[in-house]
Parts: sequence; structure tokens; C-alpha cells
Amino acid sequence: MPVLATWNVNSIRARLPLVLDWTERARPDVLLLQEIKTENAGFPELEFKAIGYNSLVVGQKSYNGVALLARAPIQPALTALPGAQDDAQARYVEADVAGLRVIGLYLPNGNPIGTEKFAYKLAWMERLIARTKTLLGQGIPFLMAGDFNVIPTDGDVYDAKAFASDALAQPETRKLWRSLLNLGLYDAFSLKHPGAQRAWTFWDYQAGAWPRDLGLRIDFILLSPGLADRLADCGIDREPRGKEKASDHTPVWCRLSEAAP
DNA sequence: ATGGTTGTTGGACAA
Repeated sequence: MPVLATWNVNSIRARLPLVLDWTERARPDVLLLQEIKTENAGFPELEFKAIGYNSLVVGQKSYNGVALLARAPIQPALTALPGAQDDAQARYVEADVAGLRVIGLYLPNGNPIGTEKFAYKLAWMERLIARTKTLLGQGIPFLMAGDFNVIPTDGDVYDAKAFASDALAQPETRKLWRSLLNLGLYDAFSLKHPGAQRAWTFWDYQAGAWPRDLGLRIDFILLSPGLADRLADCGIDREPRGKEKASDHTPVWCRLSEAAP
């Protein structure tokens, strides 16, 4: 019954004690991290090795950066999202772990709208759709998780009006999100908790968003059709968000049943 | 409330 989790940690070096503590208690088989905010050399691989995790790091100085940690050996597949010649932003990792294809991603924020940042976000989503089509076409079962920086519906934000001009909630953003899901992917949390309210995964550091529970649901675990049949449970663990020196995101996890023989 | 907070980095920029 493998457990997989995703967590935007907002700097792995600033967050290391908290992340190690959570990882040791939750014991996920695979942990996908986003916004590690360090080059590969600065990633604390030894600290994770000491608690039983291998790592595949796609780092970048100061910004972005993703990592895939796993208790089993990791066979790297991709360390960049295909479809751009010169994309210097470290936002994508794809690997096989224990016979399962796993993708960790940090989708561009895209603010403010009307800038090249927003255009980059939309183009990145188009590239993700293209990659997903390839995987589906090859019949590879996969799990795709991370910080998608998308507010899919008005129910995924504490105040839709406050985000009407935000890149995360634009009609173009939402349309591409639906195009991705409509390829046949399943949102693991929604499968297990249909109709859930205020299931936030992110609370801004500002304006008392956490104590007031003013959050967003922007971190997701998506499953390919075959894997959706194996989804046993899924949850959002709010506990780390309430700790000292917390990330502004909190982990989302799922448990899969064993593959059919 | 054109603010508020955190991280990287040593002044802005990103979120």
C-alpha cells in the first residue's frame, strides 16, 4: 500500500527540520517537493539518505526547484518538461519508482496577468498537456502531483472576487486545467472527498490567512485512469502549516492499493 | 487597507 505525497516547502534549507520531522512520521514511499530554492549542490541529500530516502533533485539557484524522494531506487526519466528549447526554470521531474511512473511539478504562478509571466504559465500548461498525451498514448500508468498554481473553481478559494484578477483563477488558466483533466486524469482528493468544502492546501503568510483559515486549493495529486482504480485514500495534512517556521503550503498525500497481479 | 509576510540575498524580486 504505497503512500505518495507532495509538498511545496518554500525553501528546503529553511524548512529542513520541519520536512524531516514530517517525513519520518508520515513515512511516504514517495515525496515530491517543490520550491526547494537551491541548486542541486545545496540540497540536503545526506540528511534524507539518513532517514531512508533516495533523491532526484532538479535544482535552481534562489527560485523554483523540485525534488523526488523515494525509499526505493529511482530511475530518472525526465528532468525538464519537453516542448521548449531554452527553459531555464527547474519545475519538472519524472521518474520510475518501484514500477510506477511519478511526476513532480511546480507550475508557474503567472502573476501578474497580461505579462510574459502569464504567457509562460499558459505555454507551460500546454506543454504539460502534450506530455500527458504522450504518456497516455504509451499506456504508462502515472501519478502527477505538485503545486499546480491553479484555482480550478470558485470553490477552491476563500474569496473568488479577491482573486478575479489573479493568474491562478483566470478563465484561460481554468480552461487549460480542464483540458488536462479531460484527457482522463483524476483529482485524487476529489475522488475520495467529493463535495469537500474549504479543503485548502495553501494559506498566505500575510494578513492572518492561516488563523482565519483563508486559503486556496492549488496542490493536487492527479492519477492516470488505471491508477485511479487503485486509489485507497487521499488527504490534506494541515498540521505542518500550523508549526513554527511553516511553509505556506501543506502536504497532500494519497495511498494506493497494490497493483493487480 | 496599493498594505500585509517570508525567503533568497544582501536591493529587489517572487510568491
